[in-house]
Amino acid sequence: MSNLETVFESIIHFALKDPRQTELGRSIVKNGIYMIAELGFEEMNFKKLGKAIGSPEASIYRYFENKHKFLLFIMAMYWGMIDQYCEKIIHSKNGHEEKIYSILDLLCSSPDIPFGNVKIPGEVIYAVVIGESVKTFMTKHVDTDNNHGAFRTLKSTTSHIAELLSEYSPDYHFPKALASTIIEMSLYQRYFSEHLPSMTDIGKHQSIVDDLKQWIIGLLRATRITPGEESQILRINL
Amino acid sequence: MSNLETVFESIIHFALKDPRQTELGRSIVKNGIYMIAELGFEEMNFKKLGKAIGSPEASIYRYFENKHKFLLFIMAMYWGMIDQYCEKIIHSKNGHEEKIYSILDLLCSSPDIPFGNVKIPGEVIYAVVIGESVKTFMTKHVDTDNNHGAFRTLKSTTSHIAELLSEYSPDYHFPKALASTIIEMSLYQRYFSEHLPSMTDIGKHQSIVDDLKQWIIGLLRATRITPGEESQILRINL
DNA sequence: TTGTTTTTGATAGTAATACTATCAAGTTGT
DNA sequence: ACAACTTGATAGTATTACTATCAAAAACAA
Repeated sequence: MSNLETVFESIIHFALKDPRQTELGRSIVKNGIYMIAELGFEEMNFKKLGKAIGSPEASIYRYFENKHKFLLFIMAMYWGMIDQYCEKIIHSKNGHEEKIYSILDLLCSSPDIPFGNVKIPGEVIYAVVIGESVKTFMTKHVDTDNNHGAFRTLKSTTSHIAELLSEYSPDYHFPKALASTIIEMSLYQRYFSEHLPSMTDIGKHQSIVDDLKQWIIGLLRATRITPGEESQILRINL
Repeated sequence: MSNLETVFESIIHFALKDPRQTELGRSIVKNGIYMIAELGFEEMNFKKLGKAIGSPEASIYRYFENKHKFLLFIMAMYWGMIDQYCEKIIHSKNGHEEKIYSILDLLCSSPDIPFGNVKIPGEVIYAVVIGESVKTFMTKHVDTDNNHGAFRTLKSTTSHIAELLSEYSPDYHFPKALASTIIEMSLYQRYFSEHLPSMTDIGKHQSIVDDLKQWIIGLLRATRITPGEESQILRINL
């Protein structure tokens, strides 16, 4: 896992100062993630966080320019780590289907993140990812954030999955759209299952994770239908 | 379209006072939507809106308790209108496939909204829906908002589409998940296409709308595969 | 028409948020 | 032992998201 080093290198510029290097920095990141998981992003702020870690607000601003960059940092770190696992899976000796299955396992689970000498529990960061990930890019300043590389790790994860889908179904026209759908929906359907259950069936047959996997695998079938098998609907109007 | 009346009845309690009844109310809603489309939800506020319509901030607060409820109102209105169109489609005499196709047309297009004696252009409200819809429910207070009926129209739209999918593919296990995916992804993929193009292939073969429809229709194929046709991948581990 | 109620405008004010600035004390490295 | 850097403590500012008050205007009712 020395490759995690490269992840940090590529995202560290979202911080003003490397938070892994100091007690305070690690405390900010770890407790910040916990606080967002608990209160949600809009109710969390640097003043509260300062109180929680026993440091003044101003000290936190020495590590992160603002709240939004803090979130960008965390999410870029998360997707960077996921992307590393993706690469590992892709470069393994397994067949395409095993690889796809491993990717699904990865997206539906939540590995811990080693951060300096502390560890951020998978469940905690996953809760943040589910509820706040979309807030990184659904803003009026997406484009500048994107130019600054904020979504590089998320996009890389998408590309890796899309490539795998392309190998699995070389004739499929929409591997990237399906890859981003799988990523986003593995989060959303879980969220729906908890807060707006009438918008999903996930978690109603089996456990959430098992339902999620089965549902996504079902979606993947769509990539593999040969032209002869096309259903009536395709002929309607396109 | 007198059924639009029922839509308003069911959402009007998100306002303190019916904004359709007065010049000021209509101006708030119309200009508010324009302003969110232009500046984004976080950069819009009632002070700016007041300035834009030549009324003091305080007057706007007489119609809407706060910014978030204003957004809830707009989105509930939008989905209410979409839901009306859905019902119309469902109760039509067409076959399932034609109905599904009409629904896709509906989700990928953007009808105008008649609001009192003014009209809100489809493209404007659609821009707001694409960028801000998720912000109505990705909050720490989803559950209370949900209890107050904030998402009734969105959930109803989902249910209608899910029912249609169930009729189309009676054996499919995840009609609701697929319905919510279609709804959310018809918005997201468009957004990606504009801001994070490496996360989608939509808009790269044909026009955005045509690609979107073709992609979604492809997803629907997956609901129709009989057990005998199941691909290898299903046998791996589930 | 007069009186009453409701709606708006104008203005002021408050608590909280998202920062920025300053300076002394402590800590680290040489 | 000195310089450089990091933190704590405190203070302050601009903006946001409201709330309160009161008078003018408009709507309506007798």
